[in-house]
Amino acid sequence: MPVQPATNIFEKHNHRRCLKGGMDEARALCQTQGLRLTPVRARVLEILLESHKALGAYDILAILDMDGMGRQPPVVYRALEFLVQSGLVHRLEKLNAFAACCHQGSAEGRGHEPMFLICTQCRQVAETSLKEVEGSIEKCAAALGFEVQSRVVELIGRCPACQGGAGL
Amino acid sequence: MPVQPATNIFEKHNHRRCLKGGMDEARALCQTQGLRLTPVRARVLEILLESHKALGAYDILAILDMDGMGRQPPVVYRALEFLVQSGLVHRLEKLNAFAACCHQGSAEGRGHEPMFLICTQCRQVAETSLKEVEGSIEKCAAALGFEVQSRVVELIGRCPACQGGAGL
DNA sequence: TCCATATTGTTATCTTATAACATATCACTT
DNA sequence: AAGTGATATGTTATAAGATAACAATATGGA
Ligand SMILES: [Zn+2]
Ligand SMILES: [Zn+2]
Ligand SMILES: [Zn+2]
Ligand SMILES: [Zn+2]
Repeated sequence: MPVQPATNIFEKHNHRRCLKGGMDEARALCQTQGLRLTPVRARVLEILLESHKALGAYDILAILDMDGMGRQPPVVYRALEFLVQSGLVHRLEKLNAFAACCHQGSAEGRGHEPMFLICTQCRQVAETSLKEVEGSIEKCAAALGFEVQSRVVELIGRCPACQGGAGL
Repeated sequence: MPVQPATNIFEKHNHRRCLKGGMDEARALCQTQGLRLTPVRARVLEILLESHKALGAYDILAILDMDGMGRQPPVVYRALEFLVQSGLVHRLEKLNAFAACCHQGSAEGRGHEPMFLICTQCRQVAETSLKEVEGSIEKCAAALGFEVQSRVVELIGRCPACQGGAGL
């Protein structure tokens, strides 16, 4: 599994590699884990991989509908549940939206704890690791006797490209 | 403004002080800021201060209704908007719920950046400062050229009291 | 008192998400 | 190849969370 250098998605980059790499990784993961990347699931992942923008479930559903792949909410929510559980997609709590994981072949692999940087203007989402922050977080929790099961860390602001303009 | 020692709300404590202190602080804040703590707003804050549990907007609305203070969603959402904006209440993104700020007279004062520890079992929410974590977070953002406007940091897990049982 | 502003009341609607159950598909055994 | 249990999808209905829009009222200063 080739370890790619971490891409800063806010910079110009070969996005076709994000898309292809993401799909390849997903197929490989499902292969090894005995999971089924069915047509709807694959298409939802593909839709999310087509940009680094957060999409709402109903945005995705509208596209599925155009593709003739279903128009009822459970279709998209079930696919998203599968993708989130297998770590291929992340849910953004602040936006009630979803974005494809873009840690392809990262050393950390799936199941990492991500931190998100969410641009309020263009809805692009960058994903970085919580590794560096995790230590101090854990210390706070320990001080209160709290047992951490999962973490939500989302930074809201403006990406480099959106900083020039009028501002939100 | 008396600086109280930070309370660990997961430990047994004199909760009446949380309630009274919270209301007193709110009145003082509104006084100095020229804000109006109207009956509905005060009641919503009081409802939230009565426990350290996160409450959904409709939970609060049901109580307001019993009090004869309104039964339409905008009533509670408008009060919550006011309270969140003035820093008296925080919104928990992971839960789509709200909890009173319990940093009464803290050195940091209002407008601090909070981090939350949310018990999935009893829905109690402890609030600590993001201060210690903020540095490393900011560094990640700077590395990507991202301009941070606000932060969502929520730790999901189990409080000390809920750790004994069967587990969620 | 009169006015501008802020707040509340009310109706309707929108967005996000899930429950429940019928049908179809898959993977595996016989 | 046919049977079988588990998994996945189709479909209807509804729950849960949030806001738009406008009318009515209260507040506080000129
Ligand atoms: Zn890309
Ligand atoms: Zn942007
Ligand atoms: Zn208390
Ligand atoms: Zn608890």
